[in-house]
Amino acid sequence: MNVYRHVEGRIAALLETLKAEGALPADLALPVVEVEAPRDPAHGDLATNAAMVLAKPARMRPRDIAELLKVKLAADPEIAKVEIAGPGFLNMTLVPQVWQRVITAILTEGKAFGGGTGSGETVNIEYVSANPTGPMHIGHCRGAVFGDALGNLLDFAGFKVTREYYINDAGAQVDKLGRSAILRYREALGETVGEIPEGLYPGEYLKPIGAALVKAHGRALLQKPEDEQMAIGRDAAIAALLDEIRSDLATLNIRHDVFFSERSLTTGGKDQVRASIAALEANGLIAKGRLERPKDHDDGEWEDREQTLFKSTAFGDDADRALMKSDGSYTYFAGDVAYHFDKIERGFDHYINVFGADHIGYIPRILVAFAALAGGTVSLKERRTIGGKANLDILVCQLVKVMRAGEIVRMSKRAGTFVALRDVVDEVGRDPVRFMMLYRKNDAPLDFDLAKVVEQSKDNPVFYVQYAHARAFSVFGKSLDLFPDLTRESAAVRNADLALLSDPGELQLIQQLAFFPKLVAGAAASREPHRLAFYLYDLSSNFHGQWSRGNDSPHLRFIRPDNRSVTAARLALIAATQQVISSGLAILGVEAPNMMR
RNA sequence: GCACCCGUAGCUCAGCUGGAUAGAGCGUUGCCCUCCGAAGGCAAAGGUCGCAGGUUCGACUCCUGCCGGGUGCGCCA
Repeated sequence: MNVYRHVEGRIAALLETLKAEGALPADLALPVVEVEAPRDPAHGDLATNAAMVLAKPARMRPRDIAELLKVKLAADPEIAKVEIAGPGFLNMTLVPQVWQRVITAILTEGKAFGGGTGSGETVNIEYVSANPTGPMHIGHCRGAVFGDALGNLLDFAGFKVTREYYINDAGAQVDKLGRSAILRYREALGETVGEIPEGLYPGEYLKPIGAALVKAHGRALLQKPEDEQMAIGRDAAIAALLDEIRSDLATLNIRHDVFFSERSLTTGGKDQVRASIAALEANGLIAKGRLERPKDHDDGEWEDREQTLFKSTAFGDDADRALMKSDGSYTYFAGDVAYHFDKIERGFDHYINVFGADHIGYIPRILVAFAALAGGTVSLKERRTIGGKANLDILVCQLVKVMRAGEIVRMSKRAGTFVALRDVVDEVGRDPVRFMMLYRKNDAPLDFDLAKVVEQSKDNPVFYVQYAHARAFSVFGKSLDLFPDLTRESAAVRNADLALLSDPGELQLIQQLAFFPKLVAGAAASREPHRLAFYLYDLSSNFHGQWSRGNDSPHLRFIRPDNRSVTAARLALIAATQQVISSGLAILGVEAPNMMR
């Protein structure tokens, strides 16, 4: 039940009628007509810009088209009033029954209300993908929550969602991790290792891994060649750290369907890197060439030589990108190209990558590689590929500035002062972390104040929304004293006479509930879960407001001891409100409690 | 140097893909509990939407150029 789509459909049908009758040009291509709730309630329930957007293609004056449409709309039994306003808006007031049907729909459809019909299109969303070289810290948190909520949102909107985590378990960094683990292993055997050398991982979290290696192998590893030691240490460390990352994510209720190993690209008898390079070569996108020395490149590793390049400039990238290092091994980028090649082979309709702001410079080459492999074009501006077998969107989460009571918490990996994700969740709780991470546009920077998010009222929208849900629940508890049969699921509530909901505050609440499906569709299409968080805040505000009007004016109270039928109707409204809050919070991954602690 | 993001009320930010008189929270000022949960509500004050052009019926929104702030740049991962 989507009132907006319903009315849009009516208007589209009426425009076809007008074409058939010759009032509009028969060959007129109908543009997208919007129906929306006007800001000013005096402008009716809904407004459409149909006459204005049609004016140009029809080569008619907006007011003339509006006049034609007004006559047709006025004849619609569901529309009580139509007015032409401003440059050509059509302001409509619907008969109350249309709005009342929304309540019925919410109570009937339950948690399915507002969801997509299910086109069955598949979407692969990759997020977190933190290197398995240490525990999760707060910097990973935003992308993790955002990706998870976006997955929920797309799922709710009707997509078939696969959530994926790319494990960087190949390359020099994890080799260093392996060497670091072996140091801890020797330490656990009683050696004095002293200061951890520059370039290795000094974190305490590798000590248990060293100890576990002792338990598994005793002193036997010391007899093996260094490379073999390193490999064993590396594999043990990756496995242990990945477990830790999974459990860190679990504290935030975040899960992935697929953990994709970088190393698996080139093991098990296949070489996706070679295959992807071959695919690019077939399109003439591989060349030998030299790269300019980058600005500010100060270390001594630079070597000017001819090498294998991906011609990403052909799609608008700043420079061509190297695929092989001077030692003959693949670059990180080559692996990532292969990973996307593999993804495309798995055949999804849409792909989404969630990136941290520290990787924005990497975005163009990924888009370009994807477009080259999927056969599309690139819009660097929109950070997406267009056309081809499938399209990729890259979404960016800006940095989180961690604060405590207004003071910036400085983080440094070297000094070991980074804030562990698990500590934050332990300190402030899962719900506030999730909600606050989503209570901001993803590509705007976010201040996260550890002191403020635990406050139970001020500056803390999550409690405000949860309180609305709990309050709705408590009304039902109270009403049972007076009307024991008016339970949430009862037919008496479900079939209440909704015509009794006539107070302006109640009607506003209903109209806002009716907006939920449109909001979900818009948020999903634009990949913006934060819209949901703001909507829920707004809805809660309306609900709290209606409650308080009952404090001042007893006849507006939800429970009317003297009037059973009005009480039943209002309970239906409350049940619907509670349902939408609950559905919305579920998408955000935040609990909808029946009682505040 | 180049790319991207941000610039909206004193502060922190929304603004539903171009709609009508630009909104909310905090802060400030003044109100509302013998009453369904005051963890709440109502009201007032507060604006050259960074600046200048352009596109059109119409711009906070799209385009161009400036000015400020942030992030990034590799044969690293």
